[in-house]
Amino acid sequence: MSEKLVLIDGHSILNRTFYGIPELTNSEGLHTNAIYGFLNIMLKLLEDEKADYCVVAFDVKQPTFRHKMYAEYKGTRKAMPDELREQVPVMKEVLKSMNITVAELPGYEADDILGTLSKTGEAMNMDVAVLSGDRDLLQLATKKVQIKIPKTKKGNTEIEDYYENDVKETYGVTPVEFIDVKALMGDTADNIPGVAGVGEKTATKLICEYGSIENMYEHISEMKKSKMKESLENNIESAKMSKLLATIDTAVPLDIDLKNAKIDNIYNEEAFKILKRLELRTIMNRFNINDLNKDIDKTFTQTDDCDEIIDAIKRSSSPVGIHVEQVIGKTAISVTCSEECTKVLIADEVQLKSIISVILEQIIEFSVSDLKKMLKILELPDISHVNDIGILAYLVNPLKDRYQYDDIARDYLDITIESEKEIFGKNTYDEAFFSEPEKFIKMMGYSSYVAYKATEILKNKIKQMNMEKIYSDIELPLVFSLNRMENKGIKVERNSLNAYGNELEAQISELEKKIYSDVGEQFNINSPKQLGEILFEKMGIKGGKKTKTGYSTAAGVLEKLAPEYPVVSDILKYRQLTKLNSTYAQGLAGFIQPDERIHGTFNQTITATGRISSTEPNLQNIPIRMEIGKAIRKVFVPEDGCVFIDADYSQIELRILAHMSGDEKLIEAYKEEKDIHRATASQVFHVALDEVTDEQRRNAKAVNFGIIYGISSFGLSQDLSISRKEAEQYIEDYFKTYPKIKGCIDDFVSQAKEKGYSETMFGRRRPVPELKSSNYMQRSFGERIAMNSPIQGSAADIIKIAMINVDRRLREEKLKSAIVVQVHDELMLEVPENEIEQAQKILTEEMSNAVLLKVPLEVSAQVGHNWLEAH
DNA sequence: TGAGTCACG
DNA sequence: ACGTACGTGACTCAG
Repeated sequence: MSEKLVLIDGHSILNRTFYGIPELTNSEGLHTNAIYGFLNIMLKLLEDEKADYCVVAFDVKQPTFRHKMYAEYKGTRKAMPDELREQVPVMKEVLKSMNITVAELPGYEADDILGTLSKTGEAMNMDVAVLSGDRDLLQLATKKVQIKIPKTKKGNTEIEDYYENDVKETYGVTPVEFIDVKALMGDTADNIPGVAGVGEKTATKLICEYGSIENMYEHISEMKKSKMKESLENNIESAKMSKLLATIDTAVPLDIDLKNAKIDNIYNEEAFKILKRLELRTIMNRFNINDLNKDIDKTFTQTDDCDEIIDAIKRSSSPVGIHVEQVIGKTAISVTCSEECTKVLIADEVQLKSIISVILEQIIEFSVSDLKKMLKILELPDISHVNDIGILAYLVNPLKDRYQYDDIARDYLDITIESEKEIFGKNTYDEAFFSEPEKFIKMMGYSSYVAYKATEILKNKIKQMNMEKIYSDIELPLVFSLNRMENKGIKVERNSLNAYGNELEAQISELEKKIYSDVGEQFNINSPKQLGEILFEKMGIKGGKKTKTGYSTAAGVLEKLAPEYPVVSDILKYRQLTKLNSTYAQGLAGFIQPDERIHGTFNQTITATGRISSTEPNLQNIPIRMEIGKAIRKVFVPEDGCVFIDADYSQIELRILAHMSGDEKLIEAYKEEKDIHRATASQVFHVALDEVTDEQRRNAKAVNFGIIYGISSFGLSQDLSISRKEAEQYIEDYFKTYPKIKGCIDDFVSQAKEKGYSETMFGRRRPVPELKSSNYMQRSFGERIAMNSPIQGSAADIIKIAMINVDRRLREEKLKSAIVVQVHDELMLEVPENEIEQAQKILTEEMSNAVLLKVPLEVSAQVGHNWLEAH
């Protein structure tokens, strides 16, 4: 059987996938959609074709030899968008890493290279497949050379295959004749002039009859007189030149030996590393992870000798890497003290304690990959000689979605190691430990090794970035505070919650019946697809399409329809109730622990701006705005004999803007403790404070919010249901009133453009790669991010400082009161009744004084017997 | 798994 | 001529 050669037109396929696949970037903002699509097509093709050899050809950016012959050559191809351009070198890098031959030669088009190689391959008796989106390649088809053209049909990529006879069948001409057809009809994209007035139909007819342009001209005198004949006669030169241009050069002087293009070890270490950086997970799945890991071929030794570890720790000259896990009811600990020395111990209580006490008593600096997780396994006092490499890496770049040891190894050590998931699959630690203990040891070892190895690199980066204070004074102490908050948890009345759920369910089933009978049909109201069909097709409501998949049934759309169609209000009500039931009534119930409390997780390395986030469950989005939803808050209660004290900042973000901009009017308004939205309205609309109408105040409030979000006239007009013109006017008036605010947010944007990142008052950074995009939408988005991030981020910094200080003082003053939740600008304490006064004082003092701004930080605190009352 | 929707700041 | 307010997480449906 013949060997198989696959030839790929690099630019053509990249181009197709770039436009065919929605935008995709890695967390650094590098676009990856074309690469992703290319690799999918290529890898699938190589498998399907059982390819033995593969070459990918690229054009080199300059007029090619063929085109130079035509004197008037001008580039009429559209310039490649930046988002695609940046992918080309990366694509080549990926291919090279996969040992796939990349062919390019100055002066020649990819077509010519492919043509030459297809002839060479054929001459070597190979079966050849040429993949390209460009139909010009059809001229290369023979009995052994198949041209493959991907087509997108209903979102799926199908490939059309053409051998010589398929070309004849489809186009009515042979591949060789196809050149002449193209030459006659011309192609503006390829700068082939052709013959005026001759299109595809005529060209095909002529070539069918005469076989070639040359033969046609020999017999031109026999043609009947016509416009076409005249045109042919007038364009002899053009026709001949066109043929030269349209003919793919199959004799390019390539110094490629096809034998060297043998496919070998595509799925290797190097390629995997690059794909990891590109964050192309689905492609990475094609790799067999066990074949990789040549980078870090370490064997970690398991030991029973705890003294051996302690000795190594004492002797270590740099921060020790440590990792602990709970397994089979014991605590496994891995310690890395030097490049060569990583030891794993399945410790008993005595051993664990003796290791930890050495570290604590001798204040030995150490590093872990997830300190809060470690604190769940073994208690530590609040110390500062510990490092958390996850948090360090988050501060360096908060846009990543994970900061596990393998991610940090890839990003900062430039080594590829298996992730926890790749090592264990779906197995739990216990399962893995019994069946394959060596895997467990490996994971432990990697983790402490990376912590050891990455600490210095990351701390140096943080130092260079001037973020040492954020790290050591905010993020690191916060880990301990968050951990206490999680451990404390918040009490939930299970019975009340169930009663609430039952009440909701009763209302839901009633509404459901009503909706079905009104509509005259049973359907799934929760399915936007079905609901859209019922409303906009069956009932014929006008409201048009909005989403890719069908009709939009978002609340905003339905609310407009509700006055006219009563069913729609019922549907909205139904939505609200089912949301409350599934997410809150049922959802929260599943998180109540035997101690009657919910212990959620507060994540410190998730958000781009520096806020913390809350999961399992999310305690930061418990309803408050709508009346029915509020009731949920009543089931969050303090322990018997305790109360809640809840405090929140009033308009912290706008106050931060007042501070950062230094705008005198806004600062003055806050100093005088004015109703800020009223004051704004008074200034913007030039009316006395007490003459501001409700509408004016509402508008001013919307503008104030808009400023914080990164104002746009469109956004504001949507929010206020006014025209864009009017919104523009509001914004203009606003900036006239507060010129320094305008200056400040303009500055935020220009600084971010210059530096590539936004910065908070405390120096926390957020990269804004969107600002570099050539896409208007993307760039505008980047600008709004640049306006919002310093404000939202500074607010996040401030409440973090407040949390640490509140928490510290509560403990210093030996109170039993403790923080139970944080909701961005709100802190709630559970407080024994005899501590109310003192705790309230601490809470408001520490929140107000977390930082000294040019405006006061107003804090309002309330006492209550449930969360609703306290808020 | 992604899209749509909706809860919060 | 484009089409959006900033930041999150959970649930549901449908492929």
